[in-house]
Amino acid sequence: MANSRRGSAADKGILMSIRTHYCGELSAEHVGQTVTVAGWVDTRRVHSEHLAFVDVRDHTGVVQVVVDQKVDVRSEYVVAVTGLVRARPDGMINAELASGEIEIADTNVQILNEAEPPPFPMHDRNEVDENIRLRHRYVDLRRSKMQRNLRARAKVNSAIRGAMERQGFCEIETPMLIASTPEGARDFVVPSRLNPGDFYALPQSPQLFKQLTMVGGMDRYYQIARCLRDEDLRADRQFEFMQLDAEASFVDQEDVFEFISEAVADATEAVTGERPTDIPTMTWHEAQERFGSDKPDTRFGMELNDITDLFAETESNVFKTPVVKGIRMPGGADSLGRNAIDDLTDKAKRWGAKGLAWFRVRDEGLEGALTKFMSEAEISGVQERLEAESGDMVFLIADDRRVANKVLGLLRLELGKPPVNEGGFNFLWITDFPLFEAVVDGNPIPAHHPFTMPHADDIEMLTTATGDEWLDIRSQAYDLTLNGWELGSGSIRIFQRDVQAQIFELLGIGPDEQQAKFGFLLDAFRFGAPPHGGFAFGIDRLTALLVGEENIREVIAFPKTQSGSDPLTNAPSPIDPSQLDELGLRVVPRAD
RNA sequence: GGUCCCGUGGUGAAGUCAGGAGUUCACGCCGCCCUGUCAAGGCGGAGGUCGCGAGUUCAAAUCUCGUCGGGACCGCCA
Repeated sequence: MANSRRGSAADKGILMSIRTHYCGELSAEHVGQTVTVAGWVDTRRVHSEHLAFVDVRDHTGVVQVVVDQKVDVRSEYVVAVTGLVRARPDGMINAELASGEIEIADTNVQILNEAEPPPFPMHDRNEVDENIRLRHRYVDLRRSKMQRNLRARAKVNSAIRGAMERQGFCEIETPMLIASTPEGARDFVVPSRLNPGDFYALPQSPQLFKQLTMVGGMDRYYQIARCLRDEDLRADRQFEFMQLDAEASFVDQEDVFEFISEAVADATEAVTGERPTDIPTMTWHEAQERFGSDKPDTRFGMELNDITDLFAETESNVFKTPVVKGIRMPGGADSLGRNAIDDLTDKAKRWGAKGLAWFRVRDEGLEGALTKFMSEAEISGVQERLEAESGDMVFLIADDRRVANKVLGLLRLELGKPPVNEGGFNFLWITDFPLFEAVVDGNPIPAHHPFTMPHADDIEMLTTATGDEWLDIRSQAYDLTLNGWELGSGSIRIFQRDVQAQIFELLGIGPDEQQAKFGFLLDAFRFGAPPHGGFAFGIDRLTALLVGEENIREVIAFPKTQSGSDPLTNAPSPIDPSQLDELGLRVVPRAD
């Protein structure tokens, strides 16, 4: 076989050489062996026709090749080099290089393909405009960071598969062309040729299908699933993204935590070499009170303190509010100037606060515009309760509880959030999410999908709650967070028809609407649905954090820009009028 | 739908606030020299519609307006 392959290549005038080793694996133990490596020309150090050093690079690393004849190789030429591995002469060892103790000499260099100079440097000594990187993504992928990131991603996928298989999960593929449901995010839509005027939707997630597999007796389902949502893009959001999607029958919340924790622990270990220990849990309520967020970044302190009671008798109108909370920024008194504080005040207002109370902590006590409206007891109380020391900065928000938590939570991140690659990997389960996120005209609005099981202790409240009491009803919904990022969410699902009917009624979803939106799932539930629950987490986000990237585009081979285009393929693009005809579509001219 | 930042030879930056000849730096590219470099070195050279279009001005990379592209964020993402 090898002979015939050589023969056919030679027929085309190309001398094919079969690689014997990867560049990065060669070391002192190969000295004396004749080897062939193949790859791209990295840096060259050409002295003359009589001596040149060429670094040949493949995905494993680079190796120095000594060329003692005239060979015209340039950046990114594709070469195969055969030669003798020898120890470098004394004093010529490069400790920076894995293969730095050796070099390949007495070489025969075959140019397999020439290459134009790369559109940007292959080294990573400076940032390259992302648009240019994406336009030439095939070149960008050759760079060490993208090699590392994509290979880390492959490890994550592999580790997840291993963990799920080991735990008895069955991989099931669900369709990409499905019926549109008006819930949730905006659908991507695909016109039907056989039924002109009708459309498929691309799945936002396999949610309903995975529940059907539970009714179908599959017991434990998983899928590394592509999900599509036509919403605006962000650093942590692409149109298409990958999730580990899982669902299991006859399980409770703790079971779900266990098998998902196993998957993320395996994935983390595969990439970083360190396995996270037991993942702690925190209730949604505690996360809001301590961190002002449902995805708290627990890598740093600056927690929120409730000091409402200090102002029970206050004379100051600013603090005559349902809640007063504060955070302390260590050393902030000296690092934050007046402009920075004004900037923070603007932000606090944009986030919904009426204002931002701030105090510099000095040896003499608190300094700030509001101190003249505060009593001695209030001033000293703030300092004591926030454990503020000289040199610190203290910020207070006086408002209702929701606003105070939200604004201080965002302020805390603004002032203290560490870089993405610092502080280790702090996974955290957030439990007991509220079942409803708001009350509009006296009617509760669901926080998740309508199949989320209410908390067992709160089911009675479903019949008694009024007004804002709806917001106190907890659900068996939970999130997994990592260093302040939401990785994913899940819930125990409602499987009893009476509870489901009750929820639909509360949500004001009548029988017709139920049938239109979820008909097939409700039908399925009539035929014996087991208790079940599940989870899904984003693989792009997990991988990005594990490799220390703050942008998921860095762990996606061919991502879209923020405006949803692909500089490499120029998607999206118009289609041929005949295609429109076939689909029964007509494009409405843009109104300008 | 909105707020903010960016756009200068192939790449990265400085120049823009305070208008005065396409000026500068590093890398890369091309040529010559060079037998131990490793981000090789020396000498020489080429390469530009300062994203695009209007406007202001004697004069615009620089100021104004618009527009295109990229990025961060708000809205949105059950």
